[in-house]
Amino acid sequence: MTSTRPRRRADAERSIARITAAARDLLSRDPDATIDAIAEAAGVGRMTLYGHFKTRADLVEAALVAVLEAGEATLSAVDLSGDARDALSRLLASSWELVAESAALLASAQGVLPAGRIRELHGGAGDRVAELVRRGRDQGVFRTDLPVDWLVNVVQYVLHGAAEEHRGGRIATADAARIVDATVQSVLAAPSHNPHT
Amino acid sequence: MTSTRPRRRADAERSIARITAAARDLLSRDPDATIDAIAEAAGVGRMTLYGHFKTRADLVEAALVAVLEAGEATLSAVDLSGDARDALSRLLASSWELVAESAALLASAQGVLPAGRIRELHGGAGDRVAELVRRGRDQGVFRTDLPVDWLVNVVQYVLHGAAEEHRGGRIATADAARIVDATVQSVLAAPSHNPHT
DNA sequence: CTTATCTCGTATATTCCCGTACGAGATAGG
DNA sequence: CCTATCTCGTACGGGAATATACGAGATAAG
Repeated sequence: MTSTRPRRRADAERSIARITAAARDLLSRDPDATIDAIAEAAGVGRMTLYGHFKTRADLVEAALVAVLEAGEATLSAVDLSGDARDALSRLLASSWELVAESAALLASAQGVLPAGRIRELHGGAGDRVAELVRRGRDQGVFRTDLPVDWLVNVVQYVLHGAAEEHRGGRIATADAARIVDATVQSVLAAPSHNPHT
Repeated sequence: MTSTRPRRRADAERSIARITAAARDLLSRDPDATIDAIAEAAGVGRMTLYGHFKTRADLVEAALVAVLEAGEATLSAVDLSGDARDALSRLLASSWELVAESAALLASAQGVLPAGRIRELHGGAGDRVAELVRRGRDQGVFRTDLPVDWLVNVVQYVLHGAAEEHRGGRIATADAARIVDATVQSVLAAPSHNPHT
């Protein structure tokens, strides 16, 4: 992203930033949000938006890229060393809202962007969580009786569900982190004994 | 003003059954499935469909009612007595796909049907699962550190996710039941010790 | 200041889907 | 066999959303 854009004015840059922010915000809640609505939320005219994003798919992709980059930044800022359970707690605490949002946006993009493109963009995010899960297995603190991919997906689903419940006001912001952590830890934990069967 | 009895012919009955089945199938996967697509999947013409369901909301409601009735039938056929963990296993084994489908269809109906109508239809289904969770708590085998409503929702989310993974061919039919059971049991189980923190 | 760039309104074309109207042909059921 | 019922095609109108065309005015950058 360095250097020679022949000519892009500062206000244009600002408009683009506001549009992608609004797109992230609205598309996370309603996958079918109107371009009009996004433009209005961004505080720009519809035609301005079209000036920067030729088609709806372009806009969705831009929003997805933005949120995934933010997610990557957050993930890489978290200390993932030490006990995998503690690392997981730190990861969830600092990023559960963001990850949940990215999941919603991902679902938004599902039918608008080609599947290959999505997987390409999403690539790194899930891999990092998978890596953490694998490390926890090697430490003997995470379960080995279920596939890693499935466990990673369950984490996603729990986060998504928590975000939805939170938006609906059915769980408070203060409790959310604790609830998410307790739930996810239970799913990943290695069975301490043989509790049943 | 021809006041004729609503006497229905056998072939009409058959068409209706095929339409609702197709609606269940398509709407569970894509909430925005078109009426054309549903008619085509049902093997009937679009106008035939309109002959039985005047509006889209009618069709969605019919599909929702059908799947909820099937769910109710399945739930009441399962023996929910004895150890709550075993009861939960029996419930999941015999109905996890159905419950997942009902959840997906419920999401479809969100925004098409008035909220009151949905709650009215959905009434019993979730309550029974919640009741089972409460019973497990009283038995001391299910956790008490998280809200019942949250736990019920997590079960829904896990089932939904499993159905999606299964459709995408990422988990095999044979493994699905085991994976779902193991995951859900972990979430609901009362912590055997204080494993961490 | 000058210019290229950006903003943004109006108008219009297009596409998609819903729902209705009309009517001809097929079929169940007495 | 006769009739009410059902099937289903074509066609039309309404509405919503996407996307393009044209152009006038505002503004950042050199």
